[in-house]
Amino acid sequence: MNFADLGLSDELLQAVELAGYSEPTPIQAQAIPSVLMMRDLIGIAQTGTGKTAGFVLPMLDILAHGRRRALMPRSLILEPTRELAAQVAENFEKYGKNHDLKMALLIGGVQMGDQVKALTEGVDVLIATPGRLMDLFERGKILLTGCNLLVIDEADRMLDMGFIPDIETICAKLPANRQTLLFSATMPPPIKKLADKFLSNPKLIEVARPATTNVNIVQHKVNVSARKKRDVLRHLLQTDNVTTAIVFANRKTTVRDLAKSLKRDGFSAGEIHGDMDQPSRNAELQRFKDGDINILVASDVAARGLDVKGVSHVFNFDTPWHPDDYVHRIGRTGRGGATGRAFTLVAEEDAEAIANVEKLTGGPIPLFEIDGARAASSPTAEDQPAERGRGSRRAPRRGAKAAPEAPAHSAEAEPLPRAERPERAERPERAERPQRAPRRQREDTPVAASAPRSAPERAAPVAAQREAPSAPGEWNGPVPGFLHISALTA
DNA sequence: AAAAAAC
Repeated sequence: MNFADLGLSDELLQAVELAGYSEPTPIQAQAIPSVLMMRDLIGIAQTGTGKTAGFVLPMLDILAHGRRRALMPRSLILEPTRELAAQVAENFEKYGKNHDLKMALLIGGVQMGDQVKALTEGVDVLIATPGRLMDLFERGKILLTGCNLLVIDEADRMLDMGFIPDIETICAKLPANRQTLLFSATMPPPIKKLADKFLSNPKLIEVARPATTNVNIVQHKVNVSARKKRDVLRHLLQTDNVTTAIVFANRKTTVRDLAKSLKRDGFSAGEIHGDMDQPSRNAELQRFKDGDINILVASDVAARGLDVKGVSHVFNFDTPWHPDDYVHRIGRTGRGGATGRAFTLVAEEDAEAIANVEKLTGGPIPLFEIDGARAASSPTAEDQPAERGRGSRRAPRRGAKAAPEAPAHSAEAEPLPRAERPERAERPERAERPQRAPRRQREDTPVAASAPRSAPERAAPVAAQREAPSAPGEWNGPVPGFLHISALTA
């Protein structure tokens, strides 16, 4: 199966090929022909399955016919967060380079001037967050009567964020005779109701069961006292072959403090949360995407849908209160068929949350034991990682040097109960693993044909990156990575 | 308990 079999135009196929993709993902293969046939669609899909290109590509060909009119956008895509909206806009630009289509991105936090100007001149595609769209609508800057293609993306997130009344209001302003596509990772009753009300005879596509996690993500939890979380995080960042990581925390204040602390310790870290102004949010995200920083500390603004290539690790500094968010957070890694690793730091205060997560994901998350982390109730100065104070704080050691092998914790010694045993016996020793130059795999929505582009040299700590498969679904088996169990007490 | 989204 390739893109040419799906009924897309030649100019679109050319743009797709130019972007480096040859083979559609399952959701693209199923969605694109139906969308081209103007059918309504419900797509139940995890992020990272290529769902964005699943609607962007056919939309471009549909919109290629017909012409735009002032104030009357021809299509509308609703996104829950500004970052997601911007990301979809990037997709339109990338794949629409051979089309003469105009797009407007309507999000808050930025000046209205350019948005109003674009609307006045006429656009084919409107990509919007609900707040700014409603605002501009009430100011009389938009007429939705000519908008006969609607995409509601991340519907379950819209629900969580209380956007459903806005969505209903917006839907009511669109012509009844339109095509509607709805995407959601889960189908809670209110979303089902919304679909029943606003879609007609939709084709249902489901590529991943809701509330299950990607098999390409190896998950662990680490028991730790609240005051040792930073030490354990630093330790894992230095010892688990981390190339690019997102660290999630539950509170914006935690995000801020943690990012500051990591930077002070010489990590190449940035932050993103909703208290930052939009230009700063954009800048931090761009630095992360460009590889100028390799650790992004984030609130749940970045939990869903955010598509950054080659994220090797997700760390939950706190366990999310809402178990669904766990699935979304760890879904930032293991994307497009690559393998990823997710660690959740569990303190007493996280106990209830992690129980809920495990109930949702259907079983206990394997415990990853770090000596010293559990004994943290009596922390002393010796509990610090050995290299602290010895080396430069500005340039932490690479993982390979972070901590010595602890013989007492070799795979053979003190076997743990089966359920709690980290999978490490089959992992090769670190010394045997080649140090590879850091790089970032391009794995955007469609499938990367080959040839990952190189990213700029990353700041420390950067260790070898795991090999990612060249095509989606082509999983290379268990993560060929390496779990370095060593003592925090050196 | 938090976060997100309009001004």
